[in-house]
Amino acid sequence: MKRPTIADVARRAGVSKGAVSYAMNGQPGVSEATRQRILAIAAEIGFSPSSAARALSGATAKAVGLALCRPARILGIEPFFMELISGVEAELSARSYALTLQVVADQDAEIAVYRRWWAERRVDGVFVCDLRTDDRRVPALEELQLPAVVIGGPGHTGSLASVWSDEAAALAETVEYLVALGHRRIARVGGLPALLHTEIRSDAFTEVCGRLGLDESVTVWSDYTGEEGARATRRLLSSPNRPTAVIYDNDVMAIAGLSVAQEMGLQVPGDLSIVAWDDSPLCQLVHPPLTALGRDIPAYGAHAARQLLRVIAGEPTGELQDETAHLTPRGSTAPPRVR
Amino acid sequence: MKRPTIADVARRAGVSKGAVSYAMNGQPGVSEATRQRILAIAAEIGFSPSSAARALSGATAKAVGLALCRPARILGIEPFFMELISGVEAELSARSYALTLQVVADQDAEIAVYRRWWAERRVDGVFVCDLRTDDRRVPALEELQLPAVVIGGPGHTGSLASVWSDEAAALAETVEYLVALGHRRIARVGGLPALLHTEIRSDAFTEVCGRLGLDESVTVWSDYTGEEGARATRRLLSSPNRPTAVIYDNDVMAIAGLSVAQEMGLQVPGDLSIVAWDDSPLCQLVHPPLTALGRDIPAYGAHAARQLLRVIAGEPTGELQDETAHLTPRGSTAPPRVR
DNA sequence: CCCGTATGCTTAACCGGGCAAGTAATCCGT
DNA sequence: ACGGATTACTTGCCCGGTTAAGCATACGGG
Repeated sequence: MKRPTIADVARRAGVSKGAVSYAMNGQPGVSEATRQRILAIAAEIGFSPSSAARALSGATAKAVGLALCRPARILGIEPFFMELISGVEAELSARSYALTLQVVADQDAEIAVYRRWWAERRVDGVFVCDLRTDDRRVPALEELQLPAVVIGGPGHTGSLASVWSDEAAALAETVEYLVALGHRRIARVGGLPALLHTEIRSDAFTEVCGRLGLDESVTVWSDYTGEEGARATRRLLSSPNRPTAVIYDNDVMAIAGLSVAQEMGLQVPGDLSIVAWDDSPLCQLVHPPLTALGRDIPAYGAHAARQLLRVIAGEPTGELQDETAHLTPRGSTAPPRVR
Repeated sequence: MKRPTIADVARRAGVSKGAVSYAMNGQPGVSEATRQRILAIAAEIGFSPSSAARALSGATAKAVGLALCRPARILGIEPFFMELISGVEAELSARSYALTLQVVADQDAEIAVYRRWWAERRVDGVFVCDLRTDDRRVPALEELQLPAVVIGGPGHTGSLASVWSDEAAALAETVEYLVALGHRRIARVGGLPALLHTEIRSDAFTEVCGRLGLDESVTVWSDYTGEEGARATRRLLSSPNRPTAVIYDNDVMAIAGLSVAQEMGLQVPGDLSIVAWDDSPLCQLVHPPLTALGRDIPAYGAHAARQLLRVIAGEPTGELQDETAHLTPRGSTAPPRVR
């Protein structure tokens, strides 16, 4: 069966397609009676205006893009992105915007995708994830004048709008909590050092450890995978003066770390306390359940989507601060056993 | 800066836009010299043809859709979908197709989305996930004549093309392996009973248990979440004649089950063997690492994408059988300790 | 009664490409 | 030298909407 066009509706209603257009878009120019008749016919034959034709005549594409720059294995294992996407999606579909997704290999490929999407008028705006300290995507997007919202920050976003969460505060809260429990040797297994949020957390860690006089604190970097998290943990726990608490930059590494600790015969939390960043349901599946820093990721995505639609509409926007992650203490943290 | 159109390229090249169109699409009608000049100018001013305009003049939208019908929490925790998406995406972007994603609440919403996408000419085809035994989406898509590929089966796909994996064989292999280890009381924690693949696995489980004379086998149903997996496990392990081995329909439930077993003081694998379906990296993070049924999910997605592009191209297609999941024995399975 | 204006619709141009048909110039064989 | 074929373009219409401008008809006020 042929998909109906505006002309089909017009013919059956005995009016011009201009009248149908006015009726469908709630614009003045047709009488209420005619409008109802047209809408009824449109519904009857299952007509919705072609998005392509709409996009062509000056209107917007009613679609936004999201490019993800992580290998499949990591994307799958990290609940963060899927939760973010579903939050973004909820907000977008409520305003009948579509989400176009692309997985890219690196920053250059990502910039090329943005350039193509914009030139092809496929999207009205894009999200930028995994902000780096000196991110080439920011100037590229500014040059293209492609509406964009950076998911991350604060700062380093140029003139682009952004949504961010105060990771420094969350980290400080965590360290203070561990210190209050009595820990003095606290280690951190960080994520990819090139990412801005890793740097922010690292700086915050250095700052708060300095402030609290913890001179044995140490950070090792990893890549969010379980393998690397396990390796980093083995290294930390094999050192002569091993830490009594470890903060992991994601939950996958924390679970791997827990596993390593148990395999090395250490009691968690007796010999080692563990805190995970990102409180996905995974944290409650393991034994003991992990103390974690969590926040509402779907809501974060929804805020980013709302922000992007605002940018697209030309409304003034800036940096929007989202909820700060809060610590949920569970069984993986306790005062250190005296040795 | 205004985004360049074909007319801008034509003007700067001193030719008509028809000539530019021929040059850009590799069609005969322009000399090689002119083609090169036009391509150079197009590249210089950053021109790519508007997808909307292309879609309008009879061509395809160069986009396909994927609607996911699961709540955010489950989508995030299940590595399956993200891996599937990245595989789909890899194949699509290689052929410069875009992927449009939408999260929906239920089957009716999903059908409405398909209907709208198709009427709006937003997509050239769609993927159908989580096939049910009597799926209303199949007749709806057939009626719309919207190109579609069902990810799942075999059977129950009407006239739609599909990609499937032999879950019955994988399940049989697993049960036979456990029986070879000496297990006689094997339980299964299944996924949502409304899903076709759950039914297929259940039937296969009943069949193979009957064939091998395991009359104490039992299946309980769950919903893929850790909470439900834990609850199901507690129920199983509290029964007077508790099983010595449990097969879980996904890895999240298996991990939750492992945790419950340990919490109840049972040794894994000594007192209880555990097998997980879906071998994500999570399985290797826990202690002991989980024996799991795995296969290459990104490749599965890529095959589905290739199949969909074939349907869109009007080529004959049918049911494509993908790799069967294979068992990777790890530390969570062993002969049952004699009681 | 006539003119100004509001209402309700139609007409036609336009968005940015694709493509069939038309045309001018060149080539080729005889 | 001439007719036919080929090459290398141009012209113009089409896709399916939006929207400014045009045009009847009705209404209301002086």
